[in-house]
Amino acid sequence: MKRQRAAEARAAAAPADDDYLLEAQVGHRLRRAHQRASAVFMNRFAELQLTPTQYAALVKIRDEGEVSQNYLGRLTAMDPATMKGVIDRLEKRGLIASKPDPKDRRRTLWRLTAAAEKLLVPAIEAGRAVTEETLAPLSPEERTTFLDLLGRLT
Amino acid sequence: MKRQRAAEARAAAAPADDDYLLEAQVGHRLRRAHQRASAVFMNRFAELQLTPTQYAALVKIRDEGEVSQNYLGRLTAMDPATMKGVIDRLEKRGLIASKPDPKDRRRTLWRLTAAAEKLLVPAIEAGRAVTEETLAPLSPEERTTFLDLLGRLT
DNA sequence: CTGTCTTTGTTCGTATGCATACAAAAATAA
DNA sequence: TTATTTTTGTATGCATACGAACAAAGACAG
Repeated sequence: MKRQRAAEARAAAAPADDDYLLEAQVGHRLRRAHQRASAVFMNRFAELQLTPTQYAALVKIRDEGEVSQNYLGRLTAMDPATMKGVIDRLEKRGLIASKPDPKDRRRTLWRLTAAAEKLLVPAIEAGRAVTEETLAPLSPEERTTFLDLLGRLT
Repeated sequence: MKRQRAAEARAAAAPADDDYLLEAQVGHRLRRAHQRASAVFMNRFAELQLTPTQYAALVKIRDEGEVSQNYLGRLTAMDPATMKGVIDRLEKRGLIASKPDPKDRRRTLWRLTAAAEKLLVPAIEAGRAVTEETLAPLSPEERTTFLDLLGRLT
């Protein structure tokens, strides 16, 4: 019935709440698109047993060589509290190892292990497939446009 | 140093892993954009004390009148397990109330309380502000394009 | 050089988000 | 009608995600 009577009752008010559709809100659409992208990721990474954040951390450590925990969090857009959990699980799996920073006693420097270097070869291949599959509904031109606009929302 | 030597060592391989940038992946960008949209939401809804999913549930119940838990989950794109937590917290706050479905003994029908109807007036206003602020970096034409492409990724 | 501010990392609490497993009820097929 | 399948809701476990509070160490202003 969609609240027909209520709609008529406050037809004079502006803006009316009846033209407010959850499905039209950018936050809701971002949440759903992110959900779908995560689902695609988890499918493609099921064998490798990596989550999106774990994968992001590994890729960034690979790029940087040795990084502190907080800095890695900034590189991957993760809260320090979130980063700690990701680091703990990666270390427990033997994918990263640490040493104290000789120049700053607060810091711990993290690096990839040989196991992680090996894992990253099929992982990055899977990563490319995730991006491809996630963007599949869009044409090449649309993908470029979308990624540009999406990047500007950050 | 960005792994210069490693890059040269496998320059023949295709595709090389060195052109793989985390920041260029759609999943990563979606995660960041969703993070920012959530932050904007939490700021605007700080006084109302509503999370994005709680708000989505309330708006959808308002649209539908009376809904079962599972159906509400489908309307708001929430897992049954996730939906349960959201429902529990909304009920504890007295924003929703339930009654058994007379036609299906498995179901519980949920509706808004008077407190929720009252809360939704400023809440929807805040919701509009969230969408506006989140899309602020884009021009009107770009917003239309972006929302269209984003909607097609679901 | 000393007091203040900032950075780094940790811990706790709350809230998604989903896989998995399960029981009760309903719908459907045989 | 009976047997099978599906739907609904619940419960548990793991993994983000972030606010808040905190201690240790470093940076910096006076």
